[in-house]
Amino acid sequence: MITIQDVAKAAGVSVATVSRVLNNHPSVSEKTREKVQRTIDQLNYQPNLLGRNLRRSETKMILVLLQNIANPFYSKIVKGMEDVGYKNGYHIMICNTDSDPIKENAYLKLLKNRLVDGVVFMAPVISDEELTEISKNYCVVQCCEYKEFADVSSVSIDNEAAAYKATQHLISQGHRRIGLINGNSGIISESQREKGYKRALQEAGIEIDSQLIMYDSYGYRGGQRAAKYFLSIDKRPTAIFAVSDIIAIGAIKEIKEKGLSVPKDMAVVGFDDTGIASMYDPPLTTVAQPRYDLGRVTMEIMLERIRNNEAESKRVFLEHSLIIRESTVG
Amino acid sequence: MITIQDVAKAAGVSVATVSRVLNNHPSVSEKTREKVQRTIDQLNYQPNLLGRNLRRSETKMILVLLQNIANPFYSKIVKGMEDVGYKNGYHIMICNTDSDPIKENAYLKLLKNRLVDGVVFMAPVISDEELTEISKNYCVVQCCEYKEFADVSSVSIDNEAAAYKATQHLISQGHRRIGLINGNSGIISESQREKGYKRALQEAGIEIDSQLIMYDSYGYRGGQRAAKYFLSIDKRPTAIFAVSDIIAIGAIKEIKEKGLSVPKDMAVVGFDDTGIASMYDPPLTTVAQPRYDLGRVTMEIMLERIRNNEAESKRVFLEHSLIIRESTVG
DNA sequence: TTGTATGCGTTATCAC
DNA sequence: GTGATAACGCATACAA
Repeated sequence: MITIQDVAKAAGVSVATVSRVLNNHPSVSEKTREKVQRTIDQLNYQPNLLGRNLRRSETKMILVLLQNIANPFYSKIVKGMEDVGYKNGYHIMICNTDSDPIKENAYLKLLKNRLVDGVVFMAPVISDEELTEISKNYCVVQCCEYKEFADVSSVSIDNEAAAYKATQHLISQGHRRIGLINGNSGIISESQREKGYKRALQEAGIEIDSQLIMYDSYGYRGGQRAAKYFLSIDKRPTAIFAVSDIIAIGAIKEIKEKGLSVPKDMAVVGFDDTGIASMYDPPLTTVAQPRYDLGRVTMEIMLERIRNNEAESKRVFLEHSLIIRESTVG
Repeated sequence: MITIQDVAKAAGVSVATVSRVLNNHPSVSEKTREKVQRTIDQLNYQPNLLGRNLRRSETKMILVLLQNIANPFYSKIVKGMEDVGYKNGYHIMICNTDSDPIKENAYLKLLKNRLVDGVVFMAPVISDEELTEISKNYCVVQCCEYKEFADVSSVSIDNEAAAYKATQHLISQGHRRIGLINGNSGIISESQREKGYKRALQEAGIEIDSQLIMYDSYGYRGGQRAAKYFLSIDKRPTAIFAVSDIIAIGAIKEIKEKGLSVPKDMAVVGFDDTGIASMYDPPLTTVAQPRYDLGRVTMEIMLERIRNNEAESKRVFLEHSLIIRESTVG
């Protein structure tokens, strides 16, 4: 392996000078710079960044912790992070926690062992206190989901307002009995979206019926189960608001299988505007999150924090929008 | 920051001994081991792996280069890699090349700069020769897609056989005019699947009609465009074999919009058995790749190669299966 | 403008 | 079984 020593020797300069050339240090004469650069090219020298990392005590690497990359919701967000990172010489490392505290903890070692310069939590399972504590010593940003009582920066949409808008849309279509299919994993968006749903009903003078609120796992099956239940009860709802597109699609599938039609017999709203929403039959009305920007802004805040460790934590909320498609309007 | 020096001092031993404890070296007396471990715990010492990495000249990190993680096809594969890596103390780093040679090249710097111990190519854009060259100096494995003439290990399914089986299934349903929607990005699976499609037709005594072979980008729109074309020609096909689920779904959407029914008027087969295949209406007949295992075996071969740099390159083919759903059978 | 020398935190070789 | 010490490859303070 060719090291900076070899280059120095071959070019007839000191390693310090080679290092300066590598790092574009201004105090190198044009002549030596050229000479060194030529030698670097000739030897096809590739600096060993392990040495640099140790010396500088940084890796230009950001850890992104998410539940599971298989979730199509994440891909564009990650893309946003990656693009910003790439432009600034940072790389990102995605790790699936499977919502397992043991795995999450194992990955946090990467931070404590200095292998990454910062960590983005997309669905922290760690406690608010621990998170705050970690943030004191390391660079941490939360994205989409966040711990309400942790003093750690976060980037997300206003989930309450988004759910409010989605529910209001159903009300505006004449629906009075509206079912909610919520997740059951205890993340903050769940309670926020439920709040928004309830506020919309209340403002429209519709009584909240706990029979119409279901909790299930995020996924196709969860949607099917919930829909099956809604179709089975006495005063069945005429519309459903599901907190994810996949849940919504599971619900639609179940409704269609019962020989009913969406939206005529049952309108359905999803959440996230993942690819499948526009492709499904019928295309799904859903809340679009600015996914790329969520990732972009998260990474920007991360880099800011890395550059200025004293930066105050902040909560950033980006704009969402309701995309109306044929699953709610005839 | 607490270093191994601090621990040594506090425990009244040398750094060598602390290092031995950290690495579970056998030649440490139980007494000292305990003493050192206690000090480590007390000080909450976290070894700085940058030092270790430099010293050992390894990072226990594997780079995975893929076109775009947004493609749902990848997620389970990556999971398989991650699980095997995790068990062996390795982490993986996923980077999107967007099929851009410049980006791919930039990421390969991670390899040359020693920041990763190996690289998995999921869709190499680099030439066969360059790939072979890199593989001489670094640990490289290809997954799913591979360069035919590169002397580099690969793990994939037998795409020719899979396409043959899919086409045969359509023939067995009585179809004689079968359209193929192929990708147009020049990856090896495309030509292999086209071969399999043609072989099935030939063996059934069906003439190959170049009018029935379309090339378009992987994606919903590509499927729509191709289906629109197939529906417009004189002797329209009665079945379509698409080389990806998303293409197939785009095609189905187009067919349904024309008021036709799947599979009655047009049967459709997809490829990959991504999540959407079973969720779509109608559920999609498709070729399932053993995605988790593809990732798992790829990583196993990678670790093998890392441990024994002299290992010969090999081509591994895993079993696929045709999953028959309602998009082809009434 | 350039070179010398030191240290980043760790592991591993060699003595004892 | 343990300690002293020399690397690993690089960046940088200081000297020249």
